[in-house]
Amino acid sequence: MKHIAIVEDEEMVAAELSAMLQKEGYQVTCIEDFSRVTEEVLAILPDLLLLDINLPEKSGFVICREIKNRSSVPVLILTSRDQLKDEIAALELGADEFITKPYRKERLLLRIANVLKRYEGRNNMLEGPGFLLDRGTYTLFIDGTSVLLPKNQGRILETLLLDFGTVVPKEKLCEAVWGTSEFIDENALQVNLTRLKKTMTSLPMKIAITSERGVGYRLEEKP
Amino acid sequence: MKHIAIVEDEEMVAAELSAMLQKEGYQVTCIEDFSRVTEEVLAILPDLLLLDINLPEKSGFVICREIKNRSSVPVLILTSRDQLKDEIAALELGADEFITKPYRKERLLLRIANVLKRYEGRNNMLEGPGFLLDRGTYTLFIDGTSVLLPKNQGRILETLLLDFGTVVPKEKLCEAVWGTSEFIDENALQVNLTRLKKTMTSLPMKIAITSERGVGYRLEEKP
DNA sequence: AAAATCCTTACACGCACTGTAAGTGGTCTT
DNA sequence: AAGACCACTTACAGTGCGTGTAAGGATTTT
Repeated sequence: MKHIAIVEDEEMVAAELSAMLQKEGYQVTCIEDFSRVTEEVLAILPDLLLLDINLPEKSGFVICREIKNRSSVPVLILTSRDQLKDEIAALELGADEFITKPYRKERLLLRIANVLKRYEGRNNMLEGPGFLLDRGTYTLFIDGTSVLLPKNQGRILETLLLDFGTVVPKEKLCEAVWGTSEFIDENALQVNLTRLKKTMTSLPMKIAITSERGVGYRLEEKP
Repeated sequence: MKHIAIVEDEEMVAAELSAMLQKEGYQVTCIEDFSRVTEEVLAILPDLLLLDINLPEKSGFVICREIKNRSSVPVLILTSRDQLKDEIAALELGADEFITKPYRKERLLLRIANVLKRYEGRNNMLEGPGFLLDRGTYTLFIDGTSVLLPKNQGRILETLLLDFGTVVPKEKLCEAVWGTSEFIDENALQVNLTRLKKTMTSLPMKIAITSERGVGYRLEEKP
């Protein structure tokens, strides 16, 4: 069953939405602590977020960006203002849909189903500049094709990608690959890093791995 | 560069759209033979199709369904009628977006970018009941997780899925797995089929393989 | 120049996938 | 009912890819 989170400050509307979605067979959670929306959503990790723009504590736009920066939960923006400016802002922030109140029940349900369908299979995918990485099998989707990474290379890329742009210490990488290994053989890590770099150069990737002497490695956009 | 196909009978509108999209950096193809829209789209296989509803020869709805049945090209419906009924019909036919004329330039461009982004990585994916199959690596996405199929099992499932519901002769399966093999060892195929069945029973799949004595195999929904 | 760190390359081990082969069970024909 | 045919299962051995080890070269730091 798909899980939908609702962030809406008008209680009447929230209740109505909740009832409607539950009748459709969704599991629904209403978030009511508007000061901790982002944290709660990231904790719940729903299949979809229904997000109102006009909130008491913080703008829905800000929340949308925060969530999109730290996860890939699809977001459907709800708003009473029918302004193109809002829609542009929302979609540029990474929102997946935009619906104006008053909404028609059928339209809303269709849009929800549409977004959920689009996200099918994208559940445990990591998004990088110009590519996607499936965390289950370490399949790399890039430029219309797909490549299967060896497990170790996949785990390394995954770990670097989760901390994109910042230096990741070698111990963390070792832990990610071998699981809190006691005897961290830094040479083994080194070899696997070389291998990953090699497979990456054979692909049209926009990122590269750089090393920070004595500390660890970093993933960043190619110059 | 992303390739967009336009199907629009009002020449003025088509030219305007084409110019606008090209200025944005898309490759654009206008389809003008309205009696062969489906065939041309399937031949071109664009990254996105802009489809008008009111066409001289055939309804855009019909075209949308035909295309969706035979490919996974994303479709963005353009219409001058702003009727909820149309929108519901369109989305139920598998259309990915729905925009009413007169459109605002920014809104249209955003929606296009949005759909293209959603389809990232879904280029060579096959869609089955409740799952997706990547044709490059034979990664199976089901129920929020992903599993990597062995190459042979993947090829068999791929071939069966392309002819879902109909019987696939054993020769065709052999060809798909070993490539027009002269000495088709039907036993080898048999063993690989058994293996595929086994991995499928270990997954929450809604389909099953049945055998047609003396002919071949068929993929169908579980009873 | 020496030391430390990073990188490359080659080699051998192991595991998963594969085809072969032999044997079982079911189904159709006569 | 019996035999022929086809579908299925299982076990085994070969192969290839991914892996860690090890040794040596390259680059930066002291």
